[in-house]
Amino acid sequence: MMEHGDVRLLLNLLLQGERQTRQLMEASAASSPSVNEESRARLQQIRSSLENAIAMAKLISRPEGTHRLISLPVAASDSPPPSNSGSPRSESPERVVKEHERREMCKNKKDLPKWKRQVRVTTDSGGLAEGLEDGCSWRKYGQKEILGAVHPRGYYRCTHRNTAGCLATKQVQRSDDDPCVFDITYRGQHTCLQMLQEPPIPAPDQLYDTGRPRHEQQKQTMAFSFSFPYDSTPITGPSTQNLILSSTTASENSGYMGSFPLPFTSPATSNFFPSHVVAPNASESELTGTVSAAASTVNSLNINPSFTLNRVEFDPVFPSDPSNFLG
DNA sequence: CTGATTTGACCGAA
DNA sequence: TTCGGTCAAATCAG
Repeated sequence: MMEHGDVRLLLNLLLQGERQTRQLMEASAASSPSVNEESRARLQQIRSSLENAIAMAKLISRPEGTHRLISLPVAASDSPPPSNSGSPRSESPERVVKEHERREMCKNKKDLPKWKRQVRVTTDSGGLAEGLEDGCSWRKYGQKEILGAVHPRGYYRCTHRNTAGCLATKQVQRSDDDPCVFDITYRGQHTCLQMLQEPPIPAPDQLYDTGRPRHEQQKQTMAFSFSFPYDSTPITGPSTQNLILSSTTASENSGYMGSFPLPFTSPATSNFFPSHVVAPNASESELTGTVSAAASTVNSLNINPSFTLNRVEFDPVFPSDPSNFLG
């Protein structure tokens, strides 16, 4: 693992690159209107990638709590939880272990950093969804009606949770007051960064285990698809390939890069905004679709330019606000 | 067929 | 007991 000082150095370099890219963009926009859209888009891609790298570097550079890959306790043979008080779920040993893990998770959850963000969706202007993507892929695992809230709350966790033990989660809820505004609560830092450095190569017999229940198989294959594709099957689409692209091969896949400029973006990447936008007075079913689609929509350069996504507030509940690392 | 989403049930905290 | 958060089987979608 890198030293803290190394990461800061890396961060400085990234910031420098981002600044230069921005200047180049400004210069090209001001001096030569003839600069074609493609070139501008490329610049935007580079800048987006740099911004994400910066965000990642900031996360890594945190002095505490981000380097460790949180691993949940597994099937300790000598630690059977006390017999459950009649829960119909807790019969099998597997179930017992799951319950144990869940309790541990509840304990850990309180220690996780938490911060909020408000995002506004407007239907005017043609800006890019720049800066809104968090660069990680999310998977929806629940939705809940919240007392006193008009709109349901969506629950998302990092796609790499099972493969990298990444405990990052987020909650997305549409604001009661302004239907254009979404409240997003992040919890936990991403620890899945490690996947880029040490792609876990699963043993062949781990790739597909037909003896397991379907949902268990899914977890196994996900580990495969988001780490290192052994076969040529495009299991998760371009993003999977993108994830493993080295910097030298990225340019050869500009088609993919154009659509998926973020190394961590996956089909489940949540940018909160579908390529179509829901009108402020959209029905509840549309809202559900919105939040859901938002979790599935790959963003940024392919987003419908008729929508501008503005971050209207960043309200750090937790001091380690990832966007404010290192000032 | 595989991965993602939906949704009712379950659990712990308040 | 209520409510928020999570699980996981069923279902959907590509």
